[in-house]
Amino acid sequence: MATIKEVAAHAGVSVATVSRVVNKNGYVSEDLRLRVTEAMHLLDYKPSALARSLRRQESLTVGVLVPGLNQPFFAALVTIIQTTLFAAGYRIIICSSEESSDDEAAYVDMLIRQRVDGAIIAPTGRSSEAITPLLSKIPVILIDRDLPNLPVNRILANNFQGGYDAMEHLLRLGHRDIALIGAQPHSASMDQRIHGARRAIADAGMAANSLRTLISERSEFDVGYAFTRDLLRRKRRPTAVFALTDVIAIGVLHAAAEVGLKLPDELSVVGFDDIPLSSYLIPSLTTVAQPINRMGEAAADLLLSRIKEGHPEPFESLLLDMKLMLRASTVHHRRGA
Amino acid sequence: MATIKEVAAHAGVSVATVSRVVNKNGYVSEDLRLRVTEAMHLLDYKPSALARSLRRQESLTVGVLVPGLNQPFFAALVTIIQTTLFAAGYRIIICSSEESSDDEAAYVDMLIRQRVDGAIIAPTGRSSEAITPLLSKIPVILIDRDLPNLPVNRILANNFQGGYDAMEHLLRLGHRDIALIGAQPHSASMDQRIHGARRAIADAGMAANSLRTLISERSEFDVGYAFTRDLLRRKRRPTAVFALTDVIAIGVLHAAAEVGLKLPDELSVVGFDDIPLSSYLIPSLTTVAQPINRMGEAAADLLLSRIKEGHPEPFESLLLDMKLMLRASTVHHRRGA
DNA sequence: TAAATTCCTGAAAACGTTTTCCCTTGAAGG
DNA sequence: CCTTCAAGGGAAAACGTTTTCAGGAATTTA
Repeated sequence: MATIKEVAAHAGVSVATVSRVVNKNGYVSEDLRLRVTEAMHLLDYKPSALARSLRRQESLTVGVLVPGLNQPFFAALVTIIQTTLFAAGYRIIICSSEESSDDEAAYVDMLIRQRVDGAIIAPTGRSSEAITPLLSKIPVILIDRDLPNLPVNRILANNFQGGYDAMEHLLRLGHRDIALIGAQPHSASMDQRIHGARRAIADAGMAANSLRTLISERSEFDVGYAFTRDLLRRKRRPTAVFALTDVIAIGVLHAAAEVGLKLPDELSVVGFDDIPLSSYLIPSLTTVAQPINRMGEAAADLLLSRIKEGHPEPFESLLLDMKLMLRASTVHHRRGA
Repeated sequence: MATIKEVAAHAGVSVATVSRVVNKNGYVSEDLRLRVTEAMHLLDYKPSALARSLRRQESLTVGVLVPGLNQPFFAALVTIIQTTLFAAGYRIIICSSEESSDDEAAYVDMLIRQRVDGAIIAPTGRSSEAITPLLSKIPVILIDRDLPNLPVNRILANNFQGGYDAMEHLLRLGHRDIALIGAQPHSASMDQRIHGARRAIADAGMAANSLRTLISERSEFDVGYAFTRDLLRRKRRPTAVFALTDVIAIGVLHAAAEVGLKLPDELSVVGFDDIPLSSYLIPSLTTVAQPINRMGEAAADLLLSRIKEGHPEPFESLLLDMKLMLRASTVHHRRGA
């Protein structure tokens, strides 16, 4: 691969001049500029980002650390973050910890060695241990999942409000016996959703035990199905289910369909996340939409501004509203909706 | 951030010695080794991957270029690739072109400047133009989507066989009027699936026009629903649908449910991909499974071996079998299956 | 015309590593 | 006792850029 020296030699100028042409700064005569660009094309010269980063002491790279690329929510989030940052001249190194704190720590270490200029992190687990090494070195944005009491920037969605709205919706429809189903990983976000739901129950003047809370230790895929099948066998069936994620809700729908329940009349279901598929389910799923695009863009923008200013502070927190999407799993809907 | 010089000064040795300790090569006495490691811990020294890559002329980084992280298939593929390569000491830069050839070209250029040691690419579109600049410089693995007549390594799934098996399955069930539904992006893989399906028709001794082929210019999300609703209104309805992707199939299920069709008796549906959700749909979806894990691992392994050997050749192609997953959308299944 | 700017260019230092080369020391072999 | 050799360690070059510094030429200003 051609280096700046070869280009300089080929054009009969110094490397400094080539550098000036490449970066469009400093003075260089039209004559030489032409000779240099010609040589660059001829040799197919591509400046080494490595060398440039080393000298400039900035890598134009940011780390994005998520608990699982397989989760549609994070896939969407990463996509928007990547698009936004690439447009601003940054590349991203994506790390998927697969909900393992050990892997998370390993990735953090790698990002430090890689000298990334900043990081956007949706942490796994409840401890900040794995990511603290980063905090003192570069700007960090916590996204989607909070870690309390940490001096750091945050972009969060209002899970409390989302949980509240979902539950309030069910209560307004007249449901008085509701099951709440959750699974692993049981993050702070999940806690918030549950708290919101409980608050809605309390605000409606109902007893706390009118909400049955079922949290599994297993991962979300099977849980909705298993719990619901179980619930539907009892003498006292709940009339509605609030699933803490859409994937769980899909399992709920499955179990309900299996015993021939008519939705939303015999059972109403609310999910959480609004993954792309939820409007295509049968019946389409009422769910709480995360403002994914706004979260991703806000995180990217906030990180960029912190990088420009040279350091993390002042810390900023953004709490974005969730939006309840009414669909056929709780209300009768228009044809084709 | 502490540099190797500061560590050396702190330990009272030369930088060469520190380097030897870090990389565990060369001779260094137990005494000094101790002093050095102590200094490293004290200063929280993390070697700069930038400087190291520059000097070693290898970045230990590979580029992964996919047409869309949002597509569950690619999210899963990237996850396994990332895990495999990270374990081998490599980091990956992920690029999601969102099916735009221009973005793809921009990412390729970035990867070159970044001096990645290799790349794994699922190209968008039918032209190899965007990625050719890479081919002459570093080892490249084409994955999932083929570009014919290119001197390059390939890891592909047998889309022809998958299409054949899906269609053969429907024919065995007695279907004689079948619709095939496809959407954008219409890659070579899609062509292969269609060819496979047609071959199955021919092998069964049936006329080519017993298969109605509908390919939309729009993207997959709405297509299954729209086409199916249309099909079901005609006097002569197909008795089965072969959807070229699971996401399309979900739309088909939706449309069928809307008019109250009983599956699989009144309509049978086969999808393609076996995304995680397909077994949780209602009814669960018969589909052709891509060997995602094997593809990802094979791509990573092949790339690593080409990198070690210093250059792309000899080119290798691996064609992996697809597997038909029988579920409730075509056959009556066991309870809970 | 002298002085001050502005324009243009090159030499060389710097970024943080790895690695080659060379020098010392101590021990083993003759 | 001299020679070899292995172990241990430092100085300095190299990787490919950017940027500072210095200086010359051309142009403007006084």
